[in-house]
Amino acid sequence: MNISDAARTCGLPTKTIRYYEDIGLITPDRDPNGYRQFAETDLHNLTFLARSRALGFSIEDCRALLALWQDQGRASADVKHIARAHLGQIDAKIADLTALRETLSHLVDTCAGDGRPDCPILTGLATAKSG
Amino acid sequence: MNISDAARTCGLPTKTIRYYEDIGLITPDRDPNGYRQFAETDLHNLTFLARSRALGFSIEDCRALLALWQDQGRASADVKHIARAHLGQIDAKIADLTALRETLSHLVDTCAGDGRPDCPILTGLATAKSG
DNA sequence: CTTGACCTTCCAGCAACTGGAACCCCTATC
DNA sequence: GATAGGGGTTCCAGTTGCTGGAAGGTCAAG
Repeated sequence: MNISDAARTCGLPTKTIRYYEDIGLITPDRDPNGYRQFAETDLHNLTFLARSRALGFSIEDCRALLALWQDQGRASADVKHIARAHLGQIDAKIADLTALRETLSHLVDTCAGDGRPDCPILTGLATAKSG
Repeated sequence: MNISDAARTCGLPTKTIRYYEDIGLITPDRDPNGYRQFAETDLHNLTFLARSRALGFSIEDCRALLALWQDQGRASADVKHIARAHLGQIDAKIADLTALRETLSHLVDTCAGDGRPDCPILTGLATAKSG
């Protein structure tokens, strides 16, 4: 299977697939003409990568998860450790964004949003601390 | 005031301040020896930028907000428009992260996390759709 | 006069791709 | 055999918003 069919199958752009080969996440075979040849395992790996990335794992996390996935003797604790750390990061991000959303929506609410120059948002950005 | 004092005042690293000058967000004067000389307005602008960036506005948003801030005749509606669009992006990000958190925490919950190789997280990454 | 803390510029690199140029390959059609 | 098209390949540059480091100028203190 050529790269564009592989792309269709796993849902990643061809550019991304080539990039993943570049950084050593996958190692598809080559045809005599130099074309990449994607086997079942390559497609599985790409799909795995697409899903992990969609869940926000970093490339390096994906590399580790992929290695664990391919290691039949892995301990699930290793996987859980990575996933839990990532979950913690997600929670932190959500908390950050929520706080930030509060501040910003407060500023937006207090702004008339009309033709007058008076704007609490700008005043807030220039002087406010938070909340 | 030299760059390191300016950095202390606005809370941004000196590198970032130089970068902001590079991309034209600020234009501090120069001493005869070439050192940047930060005046009150520069410090105000830097503080404004630091706060806007902390609220997650992109550099280009910050550029627009800064211009509006400096424009005494601006309409608050212009500012509100930018802020509201940004608020929308934040909401979308929070929704994304929350959905993602759900999926991942479900996977984490179903994983024993012990020494056995059996791991629902990896299975989920390889096959699951969502939720 | 040297030390050390400043300051300057420029160049490279981070994450994770993405776009584009220049070129090769393969098939089909005239 | 020429040509057109739709693949594929490589490499290089750019994205966002900085950050680190090298090489070197400046300045006050000892």
